[in-house]
Amino acid sequence: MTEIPETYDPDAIEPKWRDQWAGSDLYRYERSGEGSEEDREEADDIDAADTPPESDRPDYVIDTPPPYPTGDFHIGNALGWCYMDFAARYHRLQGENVLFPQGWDCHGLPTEVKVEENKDTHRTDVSREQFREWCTSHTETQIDSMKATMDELGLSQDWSAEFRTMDPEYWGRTQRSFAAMAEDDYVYRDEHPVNWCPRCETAIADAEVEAIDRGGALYYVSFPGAGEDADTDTDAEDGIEIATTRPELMAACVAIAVHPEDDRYDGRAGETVEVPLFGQDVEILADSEVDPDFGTGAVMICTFGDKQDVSWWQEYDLPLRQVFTEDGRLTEDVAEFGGLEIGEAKERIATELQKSGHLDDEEPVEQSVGACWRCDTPIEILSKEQWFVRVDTEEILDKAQDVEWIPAHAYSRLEDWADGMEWDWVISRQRVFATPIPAWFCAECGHVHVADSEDLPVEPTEEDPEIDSCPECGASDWAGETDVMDTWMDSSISPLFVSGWPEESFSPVSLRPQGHDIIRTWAFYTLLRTAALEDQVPWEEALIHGMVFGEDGNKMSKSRDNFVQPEEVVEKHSADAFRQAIALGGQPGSDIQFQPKEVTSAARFLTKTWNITRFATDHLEEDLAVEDPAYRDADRWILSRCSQVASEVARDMDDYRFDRALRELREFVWHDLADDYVELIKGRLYEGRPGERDAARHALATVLEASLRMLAPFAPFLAEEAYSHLPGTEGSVHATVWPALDAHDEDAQQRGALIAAVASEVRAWKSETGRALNADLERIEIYPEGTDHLDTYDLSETVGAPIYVEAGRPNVELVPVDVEPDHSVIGPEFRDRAGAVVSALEDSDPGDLKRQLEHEDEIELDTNGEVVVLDSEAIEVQEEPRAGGEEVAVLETDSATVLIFP
RNA sequence: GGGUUCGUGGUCUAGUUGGUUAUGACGCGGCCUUUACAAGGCCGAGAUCGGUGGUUCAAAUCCGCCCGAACCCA
Repeated sequence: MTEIPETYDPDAIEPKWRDQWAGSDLYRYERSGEGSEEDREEADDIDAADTPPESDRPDYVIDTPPPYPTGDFHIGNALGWCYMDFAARYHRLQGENVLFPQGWDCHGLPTEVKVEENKDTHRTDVSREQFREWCTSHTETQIDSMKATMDELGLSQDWSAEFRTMDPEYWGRTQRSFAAMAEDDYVYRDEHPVNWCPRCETAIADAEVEAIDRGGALYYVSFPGAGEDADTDTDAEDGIEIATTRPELMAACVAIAVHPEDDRYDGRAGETVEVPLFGQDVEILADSEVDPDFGTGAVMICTFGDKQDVSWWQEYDLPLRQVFTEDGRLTEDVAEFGGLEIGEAKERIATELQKSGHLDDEEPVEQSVGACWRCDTPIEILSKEQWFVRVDTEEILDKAQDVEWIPAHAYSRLEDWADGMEWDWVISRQRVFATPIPAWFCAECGHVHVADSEDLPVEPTEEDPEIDSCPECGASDWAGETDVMDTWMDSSISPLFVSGWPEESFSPVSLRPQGHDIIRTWAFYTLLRTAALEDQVPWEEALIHGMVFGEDGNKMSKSRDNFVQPEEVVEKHSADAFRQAIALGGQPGSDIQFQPKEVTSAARFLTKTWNITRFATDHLEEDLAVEDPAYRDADRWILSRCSQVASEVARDMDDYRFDRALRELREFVWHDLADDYVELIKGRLYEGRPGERDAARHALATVLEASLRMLAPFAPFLAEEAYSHLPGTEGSVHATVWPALDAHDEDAQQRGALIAAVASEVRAWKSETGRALNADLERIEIYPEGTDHLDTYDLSETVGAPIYVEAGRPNVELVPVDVEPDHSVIGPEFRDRAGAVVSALEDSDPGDLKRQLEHEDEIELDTNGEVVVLDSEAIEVQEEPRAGGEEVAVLETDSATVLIFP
């Protein structure tokens, strides 16, 4: 026991423990074969009797999301990481071997763009090696900044298990997974239309395309009949008017489509019209996918305006006319307009159409277009030779059904997304800072060689393949693949990587925590990859958390001024308070609104717990080993309650109901322990006989210590500090085990609850009647229900009065004033007559009902002329005391009547 | 337009096998220095449980429709 400061000062205490923990291996996962570094402490009587030996501890492995190193660990991240930390700390207390790693999803475009900005260069201006070096060092800076925030929050990752996808140890595994999937024909190379970002100049996957709304123009354009002279307009029937938002694609027009039941175009299918300005002849098709209500009901099919075009192109075997370059311009093949950027081309072509008399009308229109999720540039669809991963929706959903989704409806999100998958996953990117695709092309015959697993990691732009000559043509001149992999190829093997794949055999990890916004990406891809590589589910449970909104209920944004950074809150209050606010914000799965007032109330709770600890340590001595303590009812009550709370909270923690767990814990500590128990034992602690005092000390120490252990996952700093001040404790609270008190005593719990309730009622009564709370009273009589022996020693000390427990009825006049029907008894018995019975009860004289009950133990009641018989359980007669000659106050608790003689 | 979730005092939130007076927090008002704590204790006001129709003896809870919000998708 050390000198304990009067106030709880998180500004001093939290940094102290941060430093201490950082130098310890408290959070170290024990890899198989490793010996135990530190024996987990076992306190005498509140722990489970036998904790399993280290080697038998079950694994609890968290597949921590590797965040993108933006440098900013925001409050949304904090939500997810607090949940993980609650779970990690709780499972450690349950004696499990917890792996809480931390990864970083380093590769990707934003870093490339940032580096280009900072270095005022373009990635093609320097060597790949140089550019990657810059990206790596930039990423390291960003990671450091995010780690600082994680540290502030008191997160308990095992930093010896940190991984970065940009390290060869990681991306080598990404390459191995690629090679393995290529072998099993999950990976293939083909020419296929892909989403293309003209700004980033790379292919992107469907999952990376997001819809943005924007205003545009709808152009009505007349296509003359084929062979006709456009200027003469002699035979109007043979032309057709289409509506399009994208005249710049007219050079890529390969057909016109109308709805088969559209009367305006009856019999037109099969006719040929000519594309204005560009001159190619295209056929009119009838297809029911056309929306007859949009524009003129006739649309042009281009290669490619959108996905619909792609499916028509495939279905009708249309020719391919690509008109866009990779950097978003019209190709030089396009007469007159070649080289124009897309926006310019749209305007120029519209102008020319007007000049030539083909543009009939132009009107504004709201449209939703696909855009690159990283830079918001509208995407184009280009047909490119790329690497793809085959998407087997059925296999993925089949596996997903074996995962326990929390909440369960998270699965529907995944299912909805998977059902809408049309294209395979394009995994090649035309970038630099990413995992290289381990493949080479034979310069002679074009044969593609994928590296063997044992030759990885490899950078094919710098090294030749291990095989000398091409197996197809025998040449030995190789060109390394310059394309790199989608970063989801890295992150979607995270559960495999943390499990030591491929050296270690894989079995599903315990938990995948993530936000619901990336179900379609990270969760989906991870399921796909683990199924393809190991034919297993990646994780047993997926905890899908919501988003964090600002105080005003809107998404946090700087412009709305509802933006809060975790560090600000930690600085102003404390990490422990922040963590509690996160836990109490709502149940995991729901979006939560960040509430400063929850932080306030959490900070108060820290103070309260601190003060309880201070009080306790004042009364505790180093040696608390008491043989068979002489417990009183109050002690047995709090011990029993504590053991009940420990199992209820454990159940909530097992279910990831952090909100409910913390709420119950707080209630217990504040009300049962502080308000009631501590008040009850003060008499014994200050003036009790040694045996009685020791029993109280022992119970107090036991319950407080158990409470701190249970609070440790939520408020690790306070719990550690308070625990360190308790006598008889050694080491960290975080190295202890979950309390197992085995003190359940239903009978004592009922008597104790009654004592506490009486003390509380008397306290309230003193306050109400303007008495000092320590004022002595002449005497108190208790008329309990259901029990006749009560241990009133503590109660008497607390309320300042001699207590008399009486049997029977109080010697005051009790006047029946009201009758309470019990609907759960009357309802099922009388069904549709229940209403009549209840209103007859309400019309009756309560005194009359009471007399009947006393004499007959049942009631005869006249309901609209029909007499019914009510059993005594069906009603409760409310009585109010009418004081006789003596001045007396009468209080009612749930299970006793209390008379106070002041 | 489709999918999912949600709507409870001023604000946030608990509460679904349907059953007495709907939980707690923050804020607000009043009272009280009591040998841990005024960063506390006690008391109080404040909710037709989004609206509406239905099922039922009985609905915050189950069902239908409507209104509103959020996320994901088209």
